[in-house]
Amino acid sequence: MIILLVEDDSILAAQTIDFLNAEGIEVDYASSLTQARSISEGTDYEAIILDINLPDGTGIEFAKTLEKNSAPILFLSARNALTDKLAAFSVGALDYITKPFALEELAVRIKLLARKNTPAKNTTFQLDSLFVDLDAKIAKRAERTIVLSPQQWSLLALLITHSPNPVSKDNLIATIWPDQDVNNNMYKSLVTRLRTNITKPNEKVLLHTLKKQGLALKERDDE
Amino acid sequence: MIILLVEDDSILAAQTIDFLNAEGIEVDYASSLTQARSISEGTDYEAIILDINLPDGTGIEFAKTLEKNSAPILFLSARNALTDKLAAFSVGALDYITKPFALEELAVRIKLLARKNTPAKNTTFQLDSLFVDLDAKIAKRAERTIVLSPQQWSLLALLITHSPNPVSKDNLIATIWPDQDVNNNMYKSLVTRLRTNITKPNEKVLLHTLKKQGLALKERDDE
DNA sequence: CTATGCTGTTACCTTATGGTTACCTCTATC
DNA sequence: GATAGAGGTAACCATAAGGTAACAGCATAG
Repeated sequence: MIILLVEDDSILAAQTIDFLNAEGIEVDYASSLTQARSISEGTDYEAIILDINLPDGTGIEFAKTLEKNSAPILFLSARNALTDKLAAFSVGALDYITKPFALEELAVRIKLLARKNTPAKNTTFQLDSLFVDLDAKIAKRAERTIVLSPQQWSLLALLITHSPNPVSKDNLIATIWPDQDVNNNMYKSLVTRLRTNITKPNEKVLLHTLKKQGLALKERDDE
Repeated sequence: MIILLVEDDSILAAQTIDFLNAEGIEVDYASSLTQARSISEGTDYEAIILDINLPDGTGIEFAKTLEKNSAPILFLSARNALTDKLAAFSVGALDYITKPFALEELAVRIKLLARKNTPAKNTTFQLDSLFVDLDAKIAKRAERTIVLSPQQWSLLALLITHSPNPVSKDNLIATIWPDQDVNNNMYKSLVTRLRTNITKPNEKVLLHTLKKQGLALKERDDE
C-alpha cells in the first residue's frame, strides 16, 4: 500500500512518514505542489494526504487538477472553519482532519479510505483496436478474443504497465524467467509468439523492438 | 435515502433531523439503545449516526451488535480523546465527529458514507441458467436444485465473489484448506467435482481454467 | 451395525506450452 | 559487397498442467 503525502512542515511530515511506515504504509513525500506533481507522475496511489496551506498554492487547487477517479483524498489543515471544510469536500475530498491531530487517528482513517477505494480501480488498457483487462485476463482485438499463454500474459502485462515506454530486454527476462537460465532464443520465440497473437494481417503493429533499448507497446516507433 | 440517528439530546436531535430532511435525507430517530433496536428492526439504513453516551449504554456496544455488513456507522461524541476514537473505529465505525460540530459537515460526511456503501451486499448471483443464493445456500441450474458438498460451496462462493475475474490457484487453496498440507490432486478433484455438479450435458460450461492463472466463473468470451 | 456421502489418493489420459533448432532478413561497418 | 550481429519466423516434440474415473478411509446418520 502506497500513499502520497503533501505537507510543507518538514518536522510534522517526518513524524507522519515514520509512523505510517511502521504501520506498513509506504509514503511518497512532497513539500510543495510542484514537487507533488512531478513525484506523483506515473504512480497510482491508494490515498493522498493533502495539506491545504502550501508554499506554492493550496491543496484545494491540487485536488481540482486530479482526475475524477484518482486516489481518495484526505485533507489535513490547521484551518477549522466550516467554509474550508466544505470547500475541501466539494473538490472531492473524502475526509478532513484538523491539526493538531493524533497520528493513530490519521493512520486509521487513511486505511479506511484506501480499503474502500481499492475495488474501484480500473485495470483496463486500450491501444488502437487492442483491448486488455489485466484483472479479468481478457484480451481482445477488434472484437475477437485473443488467447495467450501464461508467459505471453506476463510479457503483455509488463509491457502494458510501462506503455508507451520501452522495457529493456534484461528487465523483461528477469521478470518472466526469475532465477532461470535463459538463452536468447527463448526470448525471441516468446516475442514472436506474442506479436503474432496480437496482430492479424492488415492490423497495425503495436509491439515494437527498439534496437538496443528493448520492447515497447505503442502505436508507432518513429521518434 | 434513509438513515438512523441515535442521540439522547433531544434539542440537538431535532435540529439535526430538520437539517438532514432539508438536504433530502430521511431520518429515523431513537433516543436510547433499546429504542434504536426496536425501531431499526426490519429497516435497511444507508447509514447510522450514533452518539456514544446514551442513557442505557454506549454507541460502541450498539455497534458491536450490528452485523458485519450492516450500514456504515458515523460516531458523534463530545469525547475527543484518542482512545474513544480508536475504540469507535475498532468496532467498525467509518467516521467520527466531535461535538460541537457543524450540521453542514455532518450532512456532507453522511452522504459520503452512504454513497460509498450502496453498491454493497447482494447475496444472490446469476450466470446463464445458474442461480445461487449464498446466504440461503441454495444453488439451482435450470430449475433443478444442485447439491454441493461443503468444500464445493466454499469454492463456488469464492469464485462468485470474484466473478468474472479469475482466482489464482494459490488463493483458492489458501482459502479452502487453511493451514493444511494440500497436494495438487486434492485441488484437481475438487474442481472436477464442482464442475460436473454445476454442469449437465448440453449446458454451457461456466467454470473455466486459465492455465497457470487460476479458475474463473464466467461465460466463454471467445468467438 | 449398515448405509451414505464426503474427501483424499492413485492411475491414466489429453493437450497446450515453451524450449529448441534451423534458417531467414535487415542493417551497420569496414 | 562481404561480414557480423541483432532480431524474426516456423516447425518439432518432450513434458507439465490439467481432467477424469475409480477406489478407499472415515465420518455421520439412521
